[in-house]
Amino acid sequence: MTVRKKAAKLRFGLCCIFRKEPIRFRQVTARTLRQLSRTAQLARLSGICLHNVLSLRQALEFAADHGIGAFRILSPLFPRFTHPEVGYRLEELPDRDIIAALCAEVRSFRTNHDLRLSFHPDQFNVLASPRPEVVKNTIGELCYQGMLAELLGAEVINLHVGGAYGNKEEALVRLAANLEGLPGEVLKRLTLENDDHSFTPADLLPVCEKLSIPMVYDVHHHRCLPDGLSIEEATGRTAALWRKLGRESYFHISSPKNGWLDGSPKPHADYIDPEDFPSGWLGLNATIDVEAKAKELAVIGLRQDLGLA
DNA sequence: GCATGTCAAGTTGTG
DNA sequence: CACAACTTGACATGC
Repeated sequence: MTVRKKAAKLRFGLCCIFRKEPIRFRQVTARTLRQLSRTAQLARLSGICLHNVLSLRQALEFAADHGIGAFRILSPLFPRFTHPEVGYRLEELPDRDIIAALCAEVRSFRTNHDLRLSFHPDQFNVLASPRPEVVKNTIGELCYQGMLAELLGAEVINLHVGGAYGNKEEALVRLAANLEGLPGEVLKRLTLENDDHSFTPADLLPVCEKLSIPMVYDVHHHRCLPDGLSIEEATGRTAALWRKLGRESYFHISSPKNGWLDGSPKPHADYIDPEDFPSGWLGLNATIDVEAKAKELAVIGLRQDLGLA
């Protein structure tokens, strides 16, 4: 009997939309919806949700055909779902049955092609906020994404901590307390990501390790906001935590639009400079979301540049 | 058609 | 103190 070390397998993820491929997601604003009767609102929303689930299916087919192993689903897949005035439930949409059937198709496609799906709630979602209203709205949005994740077979809902309010430790205590209010379908998918202005890997890893919440390690944010941990250390602790929880690690990569020396490095470039790809990541079993403006072209380009295509 | 301002939501840092 | 940035474009309006 031969014992072989399991080969490292990196998968690369596309974020939300396409640059060149004609796959588009539709939107509608609350302002527009407000001008319509409730019936007309639901008809409009139903058509858009249907369109977007069809586009999602196309997106996953494209990914499977092009060696892209993960896809981040845009938050407004069902636009304005949790809006206080024009929000709605799936059951209210005229096309609910076909939408649900298409979601089930996406879910089996994801399984059959071993694609990893994630969500990344917007910046207004702040579980650490001292304002109850903000936390309440955040939980509402997370429940919506949890529902979609169940329907579509998504594994990760990746959140930023958001505000520090001058005291990061207290903010993290509030965040931990507010986790209690989350339903299981959200909590089991929740991850925390280091950002580029407040919360570093050194801030988050102890909390994540204690609460058994995996951390998504964004190396670009870490380079913009260093904390004394090396990239290798942050990578190692992130990977160890995911491994302990029996799951595949998750990382983010981007390159600075204007280089590392000219102005702020925070804005994202069209493509990933392979020099920015941590060499230590090449030996991992992990998912790497590529945050680059050229979208699918950047994912495909990076795999080629690394000799993995 | 095409150009332009707007879009629910929070927080931080910059000019 | 106003405003851009953040995962970002797409929509709605007016010419």
